[in-house]
Amino acid sequence: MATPETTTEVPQDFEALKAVILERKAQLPKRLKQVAAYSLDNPDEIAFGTAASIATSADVQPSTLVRFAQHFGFEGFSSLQQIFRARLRERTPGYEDRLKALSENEHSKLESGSIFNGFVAAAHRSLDNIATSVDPEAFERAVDILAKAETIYLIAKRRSYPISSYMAYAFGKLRVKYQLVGTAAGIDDDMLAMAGKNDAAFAVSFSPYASESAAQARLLAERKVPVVSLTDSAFSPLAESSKVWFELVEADHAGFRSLSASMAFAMALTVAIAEKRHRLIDEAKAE
Amino acid sequence: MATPETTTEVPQDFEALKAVILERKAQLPKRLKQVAAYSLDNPDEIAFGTAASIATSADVQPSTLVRFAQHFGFEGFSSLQQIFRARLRERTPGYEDRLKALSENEHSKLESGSIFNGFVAAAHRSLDNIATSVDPEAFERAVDILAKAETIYLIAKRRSYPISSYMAYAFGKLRVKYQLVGTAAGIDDDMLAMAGKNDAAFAVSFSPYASESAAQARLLAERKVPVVSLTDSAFSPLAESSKVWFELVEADHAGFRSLSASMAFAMALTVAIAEKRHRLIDEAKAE
DNA sequence: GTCAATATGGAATTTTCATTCTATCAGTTC
DNA sequence: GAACTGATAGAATGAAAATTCCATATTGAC
Repeated sequence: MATPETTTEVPQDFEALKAVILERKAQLPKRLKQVAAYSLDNPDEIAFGTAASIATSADVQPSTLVRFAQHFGFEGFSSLQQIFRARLRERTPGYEDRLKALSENEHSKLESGSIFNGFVAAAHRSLDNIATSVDPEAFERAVDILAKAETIYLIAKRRSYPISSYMAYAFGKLRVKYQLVGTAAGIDDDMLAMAGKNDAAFAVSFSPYASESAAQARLLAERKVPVVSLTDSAFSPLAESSKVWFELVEADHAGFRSLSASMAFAMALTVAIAEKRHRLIDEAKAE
Repeated sequence: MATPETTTEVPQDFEALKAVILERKAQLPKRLKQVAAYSLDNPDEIAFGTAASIATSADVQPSTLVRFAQHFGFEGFSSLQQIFRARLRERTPGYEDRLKALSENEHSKLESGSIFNGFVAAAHRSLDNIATSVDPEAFERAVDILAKAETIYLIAKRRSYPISSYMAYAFGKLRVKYQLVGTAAGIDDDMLAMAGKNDAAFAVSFSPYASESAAQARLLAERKVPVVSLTDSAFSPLAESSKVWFELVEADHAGFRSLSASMAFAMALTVAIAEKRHRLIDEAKAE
């Protein structure tokens, strides 16, 4: 066995590993130094390649990779590779620090505090995802469709309802005509019956999908009312009825999904629509 | 060999693959549909896992994964997996630049994009604040008061309404008795008239304060109904009627304040209450 | 209600891959 | 300049993983 008592600890994350490698790089033998340089220059290769393929492109023997890993206290090459893989899974740099900060704050001392921290962390994660998962051009198209609509119909049930109730509030403030569908059952369909092709709808539904929302969206789509939708999976029944749809996966804590990303999205959409609409009105006046 | 001449082309990148999967998802048999959903919902798992581990967590057989891959023209599971791996490689070459990327990302090229980025950034800022501005002990007390209540009255108007409408939804799921006050004007006061000192209320109000909310909170406080409140200033009229109150300043973009922090707070409070309540019930039963 | 076609589960097989072992080589010390 | 220490290459080994195959189950058509 190499070390019965571990003198230096085995790095557990990429940053730590990087630090150790840099620290000892100078004293490393030739081939190991070569591997060290390669691993820091091509971390993605290490993450995905096989020992053989990496060995070839780093111009060493596979066994050298194993020795390299063992040199830094890992059991073998595979366990070192895990570090490189984990690095790709954790998305943003800020996120790590935030989590660490959360786990060290006062809340973690108290029981309910961990629940509190959990939801804050989930919200952060959700927001980190949103920028990459929303296509800017689709967003632009959505704004366009909704800005041109006479009346915007907001469709949402259950968990999605807070989203559209916020939009309703904001539209009210911004003097954009809207109809909130989903409050009292029964009158919904009468409301939707008034929607024509000069109007548009925005539907929000997360799994488990409320069948009514999907049905209402379909109804509107059949009547040539353009539908924009927000959902959490490409498999949502909403997608097929929509001209533009967004997939937004919210992170969760203890099974309760965050609404932060959806909320931020809704706010952005609302304000963008209002802005575009006012511009359209101004342009119309100018002529 | 399966197809000497490729009738439909094999997707070469993640986006193409996603498109093909979505296109054919309806005609897919049960298990393959299951894999389709799993793969699009957990792309990272597919990238890193082994066929066996993925199969377990998607609840199918390893062979089903191979069949799935072949169904879309790949030689086997491994070549499909390459697509998922490539997706991770191409994403953001430099993680350090990630935060900067938000201000320089694709969104900012388009007009509506800057609005979008602005709201995401505001939400992040809000969440960063929340941990320091909420006192863990006060949170614990709030949970205690509300967990002991028979019925929880949720008071909110306008901008705060989405917050409590989420809580209402969650309380419903969690089997906690509640009354949402603020929907239709007029009947509110009748509802509140039924509140007794075994109940409790949670009020949310941000400036400009809805005078009704403050009045209703005062009314309840006079009748010895404990009130917990969430607001954005120590000067809020809600504060004086409340046993416990929280000050939560949301960051804003273009004058529109985020709701992310309040939302995260509401979720944490809701779940903490439900948990504590169930514990109290269990303890009562045990005696 | 029966048959055919297709889908599925699970074991068997084959391939691939990490690791270990041994011979060789280079550098260092006495 | 010989003997020793440590590094390296390359083949051998054994484990693990992907894939294939076959029996069974399910679905849909007639």
